[in-house]
Amino acid sequence: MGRPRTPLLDRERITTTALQLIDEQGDFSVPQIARRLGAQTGSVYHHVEGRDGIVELLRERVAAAIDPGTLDLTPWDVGLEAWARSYRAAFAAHPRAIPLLMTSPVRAPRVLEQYERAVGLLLDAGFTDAEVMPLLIALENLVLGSALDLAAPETMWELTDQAPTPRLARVLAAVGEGRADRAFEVGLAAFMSHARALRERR
Amino acid sequence: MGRPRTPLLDRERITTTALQLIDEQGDFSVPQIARRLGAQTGSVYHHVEGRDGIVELLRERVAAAIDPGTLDLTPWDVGLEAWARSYRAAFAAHPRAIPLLMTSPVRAPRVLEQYERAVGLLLDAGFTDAEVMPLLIALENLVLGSALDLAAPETMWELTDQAPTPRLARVLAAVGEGRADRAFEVGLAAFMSHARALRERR
DNA sequence: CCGTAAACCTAAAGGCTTTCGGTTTCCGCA
DNA sequence: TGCGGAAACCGAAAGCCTTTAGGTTTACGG
Repeated sequence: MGRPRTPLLDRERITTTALQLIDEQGDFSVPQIARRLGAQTGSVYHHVEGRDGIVELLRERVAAAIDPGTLDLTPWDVGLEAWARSYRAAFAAHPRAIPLLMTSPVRAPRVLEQYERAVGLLLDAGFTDAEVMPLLIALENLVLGSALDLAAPETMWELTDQAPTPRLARVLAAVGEGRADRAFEVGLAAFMSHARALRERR
Repeated sequence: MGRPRTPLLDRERITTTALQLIDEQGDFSVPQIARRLGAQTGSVYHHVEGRDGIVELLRERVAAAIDPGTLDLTPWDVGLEAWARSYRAAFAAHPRAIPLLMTSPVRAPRVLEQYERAVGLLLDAGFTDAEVMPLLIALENLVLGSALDLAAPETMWELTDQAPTPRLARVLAAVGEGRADRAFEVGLAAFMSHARALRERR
């Protein structure tokens, strides 16, 4: 015992292990991480600000997959739409982590910078100061809401025989696989055309 | 000890107490509920299917506030929009419960019936079988996504000095209070006009 | 070469979820 | 009216979790 010759733990490995655990079993705990890395539970706390600190690291890790380059695309609506897709894809890569990350939005400097650029995109496109934030938050709601849907099992819409729902069953059969993706496309199309219309109007 | 002359616990009181605790402190635990009701922890398990069972009761309790009468309004788009507002208001009444309830959508028979009627609304309005479900899920995403926003503190957008975000700060100041409500209105308006356009097109 | 800081361990407190057997009360049925 | 089973609660305990605190060994800069 004592300090090992080669370190067992660091923030990077802790984050990776937590994400592995979440992908496998939908949740993680500090003792589980410690066991996988061959250390004792308490040692993890030397590298991380408690369990919540690990969740914050996960938020940053997942959000790092959002491609900032999308915001450089022109015209503005192409860039914004691509950014929204990339945003959602980052969360979709780890569906079981979504409930953990959803509780509070990502506010890491890295992500904040992207919001700054998204704001610039909309301002340069001609939207007013008062319009930009509601638009961006609405887009965020859309992305996060549909990401939440990804975390729900497909069987969630399994209909019990308690309540007769013939028409619901019919349209469910009609939509087939990829419900979540199709719903996101609908929501995104709605948002984009609304935003374009709003801009035309001035 | 033994069975008390007047019952201390029942599902109703357990649910109410859990919701009180959540409104006060953002979370609940079984021992806390037991203490408030003057019983022992273990006794709660005679009335409820574990902690998850209590969460499910909370889901039903909150969802019960969704007004099914909105779906009777005509024309179809007025009814659908009113339903979405009522849906969101039900969650907004207990913002701190939202992270707990979000994990999986409400699928109680009571709510399933409303979805059945919403499906009927859209079918009668002329939408095709394949269109209805993506529309409804997109609307659900919108409602839940913006409900999630309600759970986040206003200070969440507090800008650190680490990253310079001048334009973000400007549009944030421009939007003032009620960000979340305004964003929901934007998203809902976008959805409704997209749905109307989709219907006109046929 | 030495002292300080870093990395880990051991231990423990205190909370939570859940289960199980025991005790008292209630209620339907004979 | 009497009684037996079901209902409602208690007490206790197992096993998990988060977090803190102090002790031990290794690394590294001056």
